[in-house]
Amino acid sequence: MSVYVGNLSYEVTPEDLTQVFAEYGSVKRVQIPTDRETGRVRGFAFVEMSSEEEETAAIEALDGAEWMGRGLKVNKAKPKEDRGGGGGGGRRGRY
DNA sequence: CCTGAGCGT
Repeated sequence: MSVYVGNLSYEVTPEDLTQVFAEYGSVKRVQIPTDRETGRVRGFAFVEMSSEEEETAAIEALDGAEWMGRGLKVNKAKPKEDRGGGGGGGRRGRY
């Protein structure tokens, strides 16, 4: 379960996202990936909560809302591909 | 690596 958050400010921190999302549920983790080529943030983040209903509540409450002078974008994130399968404990779905 | 699309080690 993960939530996609876009159109963020480049000055935003995971702590700020946690404080905002904590208003609608228990934030389990906040992830802000950076570009592997430059290392700068792309302006989006991922938020994981304890329950999917909490994520939905946060999405309905924060999507389209103005935050830090930016139009906040919140949606259901696409299932991330398991990249940890490369070394050990990975996709043992061997043919 | 300094910017504006939107989905990640």
